[in-house]
Amino acid sequence: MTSKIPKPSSRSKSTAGENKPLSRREREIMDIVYRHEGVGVAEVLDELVDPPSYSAARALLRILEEKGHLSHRQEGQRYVYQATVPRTEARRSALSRVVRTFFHGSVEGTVAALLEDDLSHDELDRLADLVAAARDQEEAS
Amino acid sequence: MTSKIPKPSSRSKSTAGENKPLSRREREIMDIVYRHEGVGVAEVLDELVDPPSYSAARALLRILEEKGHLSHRQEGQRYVYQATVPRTEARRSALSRVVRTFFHGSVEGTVAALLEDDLSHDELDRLADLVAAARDQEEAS
DNA sequence: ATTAGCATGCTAAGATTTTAGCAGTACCCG
DNA sequence: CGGGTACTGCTAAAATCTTAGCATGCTAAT
Repeated sequence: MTSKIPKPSSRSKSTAGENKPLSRREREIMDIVYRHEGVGVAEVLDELVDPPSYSAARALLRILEEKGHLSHRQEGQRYVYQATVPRTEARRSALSRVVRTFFHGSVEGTVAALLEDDLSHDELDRLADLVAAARDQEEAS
Repeated sequence: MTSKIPKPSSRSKSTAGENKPLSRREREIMDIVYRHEGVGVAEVLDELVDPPSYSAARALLRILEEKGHLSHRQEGQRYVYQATVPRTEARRSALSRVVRTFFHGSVEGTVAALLEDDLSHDELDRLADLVAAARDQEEAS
């Protein structure tokens, strides 16, 4: 048996979108990044639950960048990090996960759950419009 | 400076709902558990991406139970695990997280994103009904 | 009754993740 | 000018998370 099992190394390099499961802290940070548009170390530290040291937070950000999930630009003196996967795409993916996991893939059920919140009259009106618009679009196709 | 900072220990014990951040694998498993209603080791192993050994999967389940996220009942010969936090509650919490993280807390925006999927005419009809019903309810209050 | 199949308990090592600390550089204020 | 403050780079140790392996018990089929 000369087979040597190549050992895929599983660490190709920074393509972000790939199948890189994030660790606990990493996910916490990505959430914060998506909540704001771009963040500095301070913001992250501020919003992290049970925040670690400044150094630790910075290390995580650096790692996330190495993995390709974040990119930074130097703004004045400090680094401002931003997600590489556009918000819109991340959204879709996150929503789809919830729909699949908790609602058996039913968009209808998901919306129903969303409607359990107390919404203002205006909001409900706009929602009605949205649905109507979607219906027209479907009709057209 | 005699202040002694009690150090909350942050590790009370198995109350599940508490602030226990799950690890990567733990979350993957919880997702599977919520997707099905109750699961055995086999199902988990089946759906886990890049599945580990049988033993590993079992170990994770046991840990999740110790932490209070799962409970098991013996069904015939095998264990069937189930989430301790009811589906409905977990849903709400997951949805709320997405809404907050990706939609600045706007339910409206979230629904809009959901409507980007291709929905059948019937589904859209039912959605319209749901919104109408919610509107009536709001009116009544 | 004996064997094969499957499921669980438990323990310990292997990998990753998470954190802190030290060092160096630019900037602002008195 | 200093002196203090705010950042980043890098490294190594601590803490967690993951995984595998071995022992044991129950069930059903031969």
